[in-house]
Amino acid sequence: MYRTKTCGELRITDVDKQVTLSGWVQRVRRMGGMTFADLRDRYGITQLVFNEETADSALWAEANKLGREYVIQVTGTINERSSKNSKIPTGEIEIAVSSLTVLNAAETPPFTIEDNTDGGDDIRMKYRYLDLRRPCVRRNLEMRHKMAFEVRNYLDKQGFLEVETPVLIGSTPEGARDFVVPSRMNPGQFYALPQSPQTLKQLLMVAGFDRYFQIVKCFRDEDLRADRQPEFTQIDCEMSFVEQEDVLEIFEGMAKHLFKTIRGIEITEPFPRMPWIEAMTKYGSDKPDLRFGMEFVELMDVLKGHGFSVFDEAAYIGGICAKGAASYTRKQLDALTDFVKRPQIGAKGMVYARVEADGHVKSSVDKFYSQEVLQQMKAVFSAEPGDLILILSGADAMKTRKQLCELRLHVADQLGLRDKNQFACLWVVDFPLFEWSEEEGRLMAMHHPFTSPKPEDIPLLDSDPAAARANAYDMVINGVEVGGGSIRIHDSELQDKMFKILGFTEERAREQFGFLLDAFKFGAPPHGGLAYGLDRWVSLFAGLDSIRDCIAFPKNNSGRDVMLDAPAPLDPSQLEELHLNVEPLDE
RNA sequence: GGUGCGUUAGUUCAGUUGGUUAGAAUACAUGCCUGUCACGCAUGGGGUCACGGGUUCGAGUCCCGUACGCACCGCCA
Repeated sequence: MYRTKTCGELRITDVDKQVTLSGWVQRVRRMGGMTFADLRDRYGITQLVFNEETADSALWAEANKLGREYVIQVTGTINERSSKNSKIPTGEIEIAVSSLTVLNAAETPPFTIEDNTDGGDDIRMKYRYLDLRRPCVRRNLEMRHKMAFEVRNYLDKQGFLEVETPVLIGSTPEGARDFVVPSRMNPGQFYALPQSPQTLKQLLMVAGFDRYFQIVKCFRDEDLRADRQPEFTQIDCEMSFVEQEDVLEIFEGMAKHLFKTIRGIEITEPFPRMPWIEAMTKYGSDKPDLRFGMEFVELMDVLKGHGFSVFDEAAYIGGICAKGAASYTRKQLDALTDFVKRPQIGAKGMVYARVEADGHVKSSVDKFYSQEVLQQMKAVFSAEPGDLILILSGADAMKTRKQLCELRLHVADQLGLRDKNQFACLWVVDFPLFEWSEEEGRLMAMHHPFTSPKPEDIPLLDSDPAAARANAYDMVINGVEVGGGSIRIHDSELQDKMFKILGFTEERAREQFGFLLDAFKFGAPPHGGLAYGLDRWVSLFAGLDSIRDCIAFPKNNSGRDVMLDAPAPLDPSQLEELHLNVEPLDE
C-alpha cells in the first residue's frame, strides 16, 4: 500500500497515529541536526521531520539527499508541532518519519512549483504537467470539473438527455473555417470537425428527443485570442416545443444554479434584457459590461454647428461621463488620446471636459464653445463637479460607437470599476437576422442560417431583409459573451427562403443541407436552444485573464501545442496513405 | 494579412550616451546551523546577450531582415 492518508487531511486530533503518505517533495529545509520536508499531493501539504539524534543513520542520510519534486513514500507517527503554522490546514501536526522510500527521483524542474512561480507562460506551457502541479492551476481544473458536474446535475433534473454526436462530420459553409481530416478510405475526400453540433442537435429534435444537451468539444480554425482556442468546450443544448421565453427561463435558471453552487452567489432578480440595438447605441457593443454605468450620451444637438469643424462634419458625436475622474492629469488625458488613436481603435482624436468644483466646465475645445453650451452639455450628462467628460466623433456612427466602447472599458479599468468578484448578467435579445458582408458583397447570417426571424419580421424577408430581427439571444456577463442561441427554423419553406437570401443556389443548399431540409419534411417540431461556452464560464468564475488557464493542455497564440510540438509534418508514407500531396514549403 | 511590445544565467528580470572582465534576485551545488515553514549565514558554478546581415575603431545597446512569444485589429455564423 502506497498510502493510508493523503497530505491534506491530517489534523491535531490524529496525533500519535501511525500513517503512510506518498507525494512530491515540495521543499526541504535542513537545519543542521534536523531536517524538515514538505510533502505535497493533490490534497495539500504535510510537514515531515527527521531528527539526527533519533533517526537511524541510513534514514538520516537518505532524508538529506531529497530534492525538489522527488516522489517519495514515508511512514511515521503524527506529532503535534512545537512550533505551529497557521497558514496551512495541516499546520498543527507533522510526521516523525520512521521509514522513507524514494519512489522516483526527479530532475530539478525548470521553474518553481508554487502559486507564485518564477516561470513565465512559455516555459510553463512547455512543461504543462509541472505547471498543473501548482495549486492555483489545479484549482481552476477542479472548478471546471465541479461546473461540468453541476451542469449535468441541473439539466438532468430538467429532463435533458446527454447524447453524443460525431466529431467526424461534413464541412459546412458560412461561419468559421473548418478543421478538416482526410479520409483514407475515400481518396481525395475530407471530414470536417464540427464548429458546433448545430444541425445534429436539430436532427435530434426531429427524432423526438425533446430535450438534449452535450458537453462537447467544438473546433474553429480561426486566429486565437486570450478568450479563444481552436478547440473549446460548449454546453450545447436544444429543446422542442419551445418559444424564446422558455429557453431563456431554463438557461437563466442554469446560470443562477451555477452562480449558487460554484460561487455561492444567490441571484433572485431576473436578468435584465436589452435589445441588440439598444446595446449598440448605449454601449457600442453587443456584449456590454454592465458592472458600471458610463452609458453613451449623444451630443449632436448640443455640439454641432458652433464652428468646430471636426464636430460640425461628424455623423456622430457621443461621449461618456467618468465619475470623479476630473483629477486626471494632462498626461493621463494625452495617454487616453493616444489610446483611442492606436490603429486598432482608429479614432482621430478625443475631446475632454472637466467639471470643476464650482460647476464651471473646462474643456479642450473652449475656443469653440461658450460656457453656456458647455453647461448644456453638462446637463445632458447629469455631470457633477469632479466628473470628466470624454467625447469622440466620426463620420460612421457605428464605428465611432465601437471606439467609444473601447474608451469606456479602458477608463473603467483605470478607475477600478471592473471588479472580478462582481457580476452583471444580461440577456441581449432581438439580434438582426443578417449582417452585410463587404467582403462577400452579400447578406450573411448573423447567428447561423437556421435562426428563425421574429414572426412579425417575416414579411421583411421579401421587402427589406437587412431590417429583419431574429429570435436570437446571447447571455453576457461582465462584457463576456458566455453563450447564445436562437429559435430555429423548422419549416423547410422558410429555410429555403433563408438560403436564397444568403445567396445559396437551390443545388448548393441541397448539397450542403439536403439532410436537414429532408428531415424538416418528416415532421420537425418547433425547436430552439442555446450553447454556453464552458471555458469562458470557468475563467469568469475563477477570475482568470485567459481561458487557457482553465484548460489542461491549451494551444498557444499560434495554435501550437508547445508541449507536444504539434502540429508537425507527416511522414511521407502517411501522406501517401491519405492520398495527400503536400507542396514543400519554400520561402 | 496587419499593429504594438518583447527575446540577456535553469528561471524572472536590470543593463545609462555605443566603450574595460555583462549584473541582481531566485533556483542549483557545497559547508555551517535542532523548530524551520519565502529558514538563516557563508562560498561556488552557471551566459553563442534568439538568429542572420549592416553601420562603427568598437554593438547586449543603433539600423534592416528572419524566427519565436504575448496582446490586439482583421477573422471568429
